Amino acid sequence: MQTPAPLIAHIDLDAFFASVEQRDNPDYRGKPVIVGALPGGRGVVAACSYEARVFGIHSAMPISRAYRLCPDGIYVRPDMVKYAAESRHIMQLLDALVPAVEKASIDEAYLDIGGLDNTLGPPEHIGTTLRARIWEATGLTASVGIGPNRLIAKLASEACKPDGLKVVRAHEVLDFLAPLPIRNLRGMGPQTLRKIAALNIRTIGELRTVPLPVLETQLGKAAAAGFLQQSQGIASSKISAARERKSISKETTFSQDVTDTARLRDTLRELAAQLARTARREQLAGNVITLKVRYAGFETFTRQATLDHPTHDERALLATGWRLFTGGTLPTGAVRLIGIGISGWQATAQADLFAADGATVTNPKILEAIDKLSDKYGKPVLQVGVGKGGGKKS
DNA sequence: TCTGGGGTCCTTAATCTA
DNA sequence: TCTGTAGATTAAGGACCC
Repeated sequence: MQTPAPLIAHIDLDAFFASVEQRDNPDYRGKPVIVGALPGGRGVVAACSYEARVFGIHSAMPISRAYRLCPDGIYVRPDMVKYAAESRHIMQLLDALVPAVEKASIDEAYLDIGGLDNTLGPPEHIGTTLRARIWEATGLTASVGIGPNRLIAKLASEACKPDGLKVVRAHEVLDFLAPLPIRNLRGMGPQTLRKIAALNIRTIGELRTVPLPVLETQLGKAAAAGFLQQSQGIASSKISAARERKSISKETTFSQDVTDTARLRDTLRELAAQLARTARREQLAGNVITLKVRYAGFETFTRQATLDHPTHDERALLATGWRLFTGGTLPTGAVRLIGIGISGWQATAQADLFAADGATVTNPKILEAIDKLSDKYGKPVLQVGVGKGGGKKS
C-alpha cells in the first residue's frame, strides 16, 4: 500500500481566554475584553477579544498601555484552571475524531489527517467538521489551517483568523508563502527580524532569493539554513502525541521592587512549595535546581546547582535556591522578580524516598545526610556550578 | 512604554576527560 | 609523568513562543 502524502491540520482557538470569558459572561459579549493583569498593576495582556484589538491592543502589551488605549475595556484576571479544563475537553474531542493529535499549547493543536479522506472526506470537509464539532461542544470558534506540513498548516490558520478555514495544497505552497512578511516564520523574533531587515528583505518570497552564505553572515549557519528552508515551505510533518516535560518552574514579579531579604526568602519559600507540589503531582523529581532573579533594571540572571539526589521536596528546593541567591555571584540591589525551577529528571530509587503527599521529606536519614553535608561544605551537596561558564566545581 | 508566567531550544564559553 | 588537544559536559544567557 502506498503511504498517503502528509497532510497536517492546525487548530487555533480564537482569542481563547477572552472568548471563554465572553461565553461565560453574556455582559462581555461584543465588548473589548482584556484578560491579564489589572490596570494599575504590573503585567501584560495575556489575551484580548477582537473588539479590544480594534483599539490596537494585542497580547504581551503592557497593561498600562492597554488601559491608555482603552480605558473603558473590561479587564479580567486569567482563570487558568477554567481555561485548562476547556482545553482538555477540546483535545479529547479532537482525539476522538483523529488518530494523531499533538497539543501544541493550551489553545492550539496539530493533527495528522493524512490518509483520512476515505473516512472523513477531503481536507475542506475535515476542517469544517472539526470547527463545527468544537462550536457545538463548547460554543467557541476555532480557525483551522491545513497544509502539507506543520509550518504551512500553522500559517494557513493564521491567515484565516478568526473563525476561518484555509487549505493550502502542496503545489500552492510557494505562492502562498511569497507575499507573507518574514515575521510570520517560526523563530523570527525582534532580534532576527532586525538582522534580516538590514538586508532589505521584507517578505518570505524575497528571503528565498538570498544566497545562503549571505544569510549566514547575519544569522549564523544553523539559523540561516533553517529560515531558508522555511522560506521554501520545507518543514516537519511529524505529529507526536505525547511530549515529555523538560522542566517545571515558578516565578513571581513583585508589585514593587524588593530589597528586604526576609521577604525575598519568604517568597522563595512559597515558590519552592508550589514547585514541589506541582512536581509531586506529576511524579517528577529532578537534580538540577535553577534560581532566576530579575533586578529593577530588568537585568536577569540564572544560577544552577546540580544535586546528587533528585528531589521534589520544598525544603531541599528552598535551601538550594537560597544558597544560590546568597552565594555571592549575583549583584546586590532591588529585586523585581524571583523564581525557581527544577529539571534534570532522574528515574532513580532515591527519588522515591521523597514524600508524595505534599509534606516534607519522609526519609529522615536522607534529609539528615543532605543537611549534614550541606552544613559541612557550606553549600548544597554536591556539585555546585557558579559563575559564567560551566564545569564542575565541587 | 515598560515589559507576566511558564516553557523550549540554541549558542557560547569554561571545564573536564580521554 | 607531563603536555597538548578534541570532544563531551555543564552552566549561563539569549531568543522565542503562547
